[in-house]
Amino acid sequence: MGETIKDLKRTHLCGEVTIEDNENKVTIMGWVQKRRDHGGVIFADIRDRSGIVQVVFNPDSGKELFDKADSLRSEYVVAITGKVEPRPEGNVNPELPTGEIEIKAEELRVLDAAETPPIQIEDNIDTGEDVRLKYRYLDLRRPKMTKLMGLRHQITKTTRDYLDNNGFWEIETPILTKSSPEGARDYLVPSRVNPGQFFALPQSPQIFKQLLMVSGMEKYFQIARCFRDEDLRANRQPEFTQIDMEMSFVNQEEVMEITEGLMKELFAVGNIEVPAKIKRMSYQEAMDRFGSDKPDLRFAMELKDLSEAVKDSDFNIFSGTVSSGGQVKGINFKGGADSPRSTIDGFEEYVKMFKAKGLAWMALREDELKSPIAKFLSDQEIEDIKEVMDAETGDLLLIVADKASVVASALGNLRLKIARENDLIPEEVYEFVWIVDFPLFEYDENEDRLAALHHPFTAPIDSDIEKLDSDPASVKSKAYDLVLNGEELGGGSIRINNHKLQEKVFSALSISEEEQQEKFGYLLEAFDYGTPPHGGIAFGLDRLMMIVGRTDSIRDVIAFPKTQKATSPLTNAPSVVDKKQLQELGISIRS
RNA sequence: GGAGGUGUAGCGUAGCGGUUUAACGCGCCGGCCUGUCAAGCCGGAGAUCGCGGGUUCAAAUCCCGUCUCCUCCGCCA
Repeated sequence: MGETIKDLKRTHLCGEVTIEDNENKVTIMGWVQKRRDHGGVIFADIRDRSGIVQVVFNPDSGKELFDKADSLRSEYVVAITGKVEPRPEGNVNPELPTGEIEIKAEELRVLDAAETPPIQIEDNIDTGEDVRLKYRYLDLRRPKMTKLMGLRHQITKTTRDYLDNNGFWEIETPILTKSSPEGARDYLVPSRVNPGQFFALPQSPQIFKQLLMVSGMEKYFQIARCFRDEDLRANRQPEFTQIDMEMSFVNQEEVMEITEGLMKELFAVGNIEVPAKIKRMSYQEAMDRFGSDKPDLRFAMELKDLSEAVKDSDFNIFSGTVSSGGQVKGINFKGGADSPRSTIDGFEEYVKMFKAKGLAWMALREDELKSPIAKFLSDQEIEDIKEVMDAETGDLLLIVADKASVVASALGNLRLKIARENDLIPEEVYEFVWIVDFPLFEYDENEDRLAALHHPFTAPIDSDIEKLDSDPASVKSKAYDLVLNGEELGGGSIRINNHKLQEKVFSALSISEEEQQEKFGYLLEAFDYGTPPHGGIAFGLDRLMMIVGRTDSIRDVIAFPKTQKATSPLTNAPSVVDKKQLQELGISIRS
């Protein structure tokens, strides 16, 4: 049993005791980071979330106190009262903010003893993530993690302050809501009161925020938890947080403007400067030049179109692809001509993951042109390829021939892989870009129908509305994504605010009238009662945090994240439940 | 659903058929030490080598299966 605080009052945080407090009596409370016993003198580093301060125990302050200090171990929780003194000549520690002083202990209370922790509480540990997650409460004690949690608080606070200053109201929307077709798999929650029926956890508050616009709230935001039952990635968790906003009586420009102001303040928290006016790029240009709708603009290696140069080639794979409506494009890995064959084979394996059938290459070496395809190409064709690709001696040209979507994802991803592996991406460079002029729909091969590229509530641009029937695939939308360094920070759109138009879009998505009524009837009906033009945007707070916090794992910015199998090693969730619980819900498990 | 990687004291690694009684660093425990802050010196405890099966005279080491964690593809309006 530990001692109690009783009348003790914490006067200082560990990291905030300075030479200003010299000669003062202070009381700190925290964890024992480290005890250094020199026989005649004992040092103890005491840590709280603000930092570390050194406490000194001398024999002259009494045997009882000294013996107690001797019994301290790592992670004991203590309260210490003592006098702040400057450290003796030559013993200042410039590494610590509190390194000029130390606290000469007069009283020590052990508030709680501790077992030796399974992971060490310090920044640079190599401990596996499984162990860290199981003992997450210890992992979060590490200063690096503590700082990230503090940073996350700063970001959400800054968001609230900025949006409040701009007239937004924070409004909560339901967590228990209705399952919707379109989109990710829903997490379902059975209803005991309504056996056989289920709520769904929201994939986003999309429809509710639109209803709030119908409700006349005009400017809404929420730091909203969202749930998607899909497989995880380094930057994807099944529950994540969006900064979700919606405004009435605005156009695209106004949403983007208010957003840029928010970004400026949020990134300032991480000492990252956002340009006053973020540049814009059309979806088509992004796909053409970078093979991605979230281009990383920190380095070049752009995709170059070789279709014209090879359309009449004897090399059938190239000319045939062009004549059947596909593309031949390439990227230039500058200085990569001497890459070993195994590396190039690795590139080919990699593009095959993105459905490319192969990877053609030309290595422009000092003495020769090394390429398995050169013999099929005329000298003129080779020259044209080199010219289009701005190639010179020492370069490695990597070429994919396929339909446009495959070429884009194969080369777009290869571009990123090569850049990462060869350190072509500069550190601490932040390239923001708005991607605009998205198509409203994209073709879904699996389902053989059009699917919403953004979501089904996105408005088409005014001049394309008449093409919804005749040529839906060519319709552009009022959608916009904010991209930073190849990461989609957030996306939004101006929404449809009209019953008829919304029905038309649903129909283009092959959502039957019955399904429209059943799934979205309440939204369509709401539109009939006077709906303001509205639009908004949502940001992935966790991904934003990864950038501001300079970490590669989304798990580092979430206090209690899930593993890749969507489980929690800490709580052991998910778990089987009592038969009785299932019975109440009218659910039986098929085994 | 698929591909790849991973698993050896509390933590991180080495060992990759027999000279090993499984080694090293950190941590832990004990002793010495009055100025350390990656303290130092001396001593010590701690591992059925993820799990199951197989091959072999002999398996941490080879083979098969399985599980965990990580990265990626599919999926993520």
